[in-house]
This record gives sequence, C-alpha cells and structure tokens, in this order.
Amino acid sequence: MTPPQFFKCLSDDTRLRCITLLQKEGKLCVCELTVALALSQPKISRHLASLRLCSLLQDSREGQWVYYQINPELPNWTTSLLKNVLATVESTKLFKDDLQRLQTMNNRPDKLICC
Amino acid sequence: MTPPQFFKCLSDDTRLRCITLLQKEGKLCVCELTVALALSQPKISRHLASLRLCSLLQDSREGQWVYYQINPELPNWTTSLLKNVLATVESTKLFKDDLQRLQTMNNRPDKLICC
DNA sequence: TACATATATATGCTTATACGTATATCAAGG
DNA sequence: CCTTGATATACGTATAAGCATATATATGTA
Repeated sequence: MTPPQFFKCLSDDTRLRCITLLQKEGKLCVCELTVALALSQPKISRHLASLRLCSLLQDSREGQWVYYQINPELPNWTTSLLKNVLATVESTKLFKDDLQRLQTMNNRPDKLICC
Repeated sequence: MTPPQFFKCLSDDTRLRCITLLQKEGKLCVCELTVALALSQPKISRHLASLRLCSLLQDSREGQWVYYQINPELPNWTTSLLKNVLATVESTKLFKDDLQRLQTMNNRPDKLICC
C-alpha cells in the first residue's frame, strides 16, 4: 500500500470512524459498526469491503457474524500513523458518541474468545 | 481542518509530493515544484491552490515568484502527522528523484532571505 | 423446508476529482 | 506601452466516489 492509497482510506468520514473504532475495540462485526456509527448496513459494508480490498482491514466469520479488525501485518509506517490518528480523534465528540452507541447497544453479539 | 479533510489533501500523489518537498525545503516557488515533480505548471498550480484553500499551505509573492510553504499555524496534530509522513516518504526513490531534479535545476530563482 | 438475522453486492443516479488545453493576470525590464 | 516569464484560472471531459434502494447470499434454528 502506497502512502496516497493509505491516506485515501482515511479521507472519508465513515471509513475513518470505522478504523478508529476498530483500533480502539480490536474487533467488531458489521452490525456493531452499523449501530455505533448509526448508518445503514450497506453503507458500512461497502466501506469495510473497500478497506479489506486494500488490505487495511481483515475479516473473519464467526457463525452469522463477520468481524473486522485492523490487519495485524500492516507495515510499520502505517501502524505508527494509525496510532497517531487514534490519539487525535479519540477526544472528539463524534468518536465518543460512536463509542457510546456501541457500548449501550442492545443484543450485542458475544465475541468468541478463542485460543 | 478535520482529519478526513487533512487526509484527502495527502491522498493524491502530486499533492503529497509537494507537501513533503515543502516540508523538507521549507519554501519553494511554483516553477521549482514544476521542475522537481516534472509536471505541467497548471497541474501543480491547481493542486497548490487547493492546499492553500484548505489552509494547509501558505503563499507569499516575491516579485515574479510565488512561494509556498507549509502553514506554520497548523494545529499540533497535523504537524505531528506531517512529520511522520515525511519520515516515511523520505527514503523512497520517488522523493529522492524529486529532490535531485530540484537541486540540479537550471536558473533556480534565488530566495529572498529576509529579516 | 421455511424463516429470521447478518452480511454482501448490484443497479441507477448524483456529485466530486483530476486532467489537458487554452487563456488570463501579474510583475519586471526594455 | 510592449514583451517576456511566472502563475492562476476557466472550460470541457473523463473517471471515480458515494449514496439509497433493492436484492442476493449465508448461517442458524424451528
């Protein structure tokens, strides 16, 4: 992934919110992100797919649910920048609201704690 | 400037090259950037204008020449990210070639050293 | 099998980006 | 003034992004 490609991933509000939430929470399924960002499921799915295609995210199915997480094999420069980005965004109202909706979500699926 | 807006600035190759060169060199005029990136003058100008409009860059005229530099009054989080970006890009062939063309440029205008 | 929930993708549309070419503006020097 | 070099902008066009809605696929359960 080249730097401009990487920055394009971060240049859309929906994608940036997904990425920072995933950084914070580690692993979230599509329906959790849909509730957290309060956006339509297809919209979330499309952005997640684009982030998966450029290998910024990884997905893994657990039964009905598909979980997404930051690709743990990203090059160092991206990881370092992402850390920086989270630190920047974490204090914003937008981010706090997303986290709030996630934490108070009804019927939140249990994560499989494996290995 | 919001984070997505900021990342959109960095999401285009031409803009990213201008920004990193300006970070390295401090202040460059349009013709220097045109030679360094080996691109057409209107293309460079248009991208510089967009970066100026979102206040990532500042311009200042010195006679015939218009010099651009990173806006020194950017918020801390941007400055910090930009530093990170330069460190990432600096070792790439693309960046070195740009720098090379700049340094060997003919008729390079003298910068006004003021104050 | 039938149905509910979760997720992905397709379609049609609108808007935004980026580009090349042409042209305008602006400053400096005859 | 008139020209030249530097820079900015306008215009038309091609392409990419993003969206809402509808639909398809996959999984789990009765």
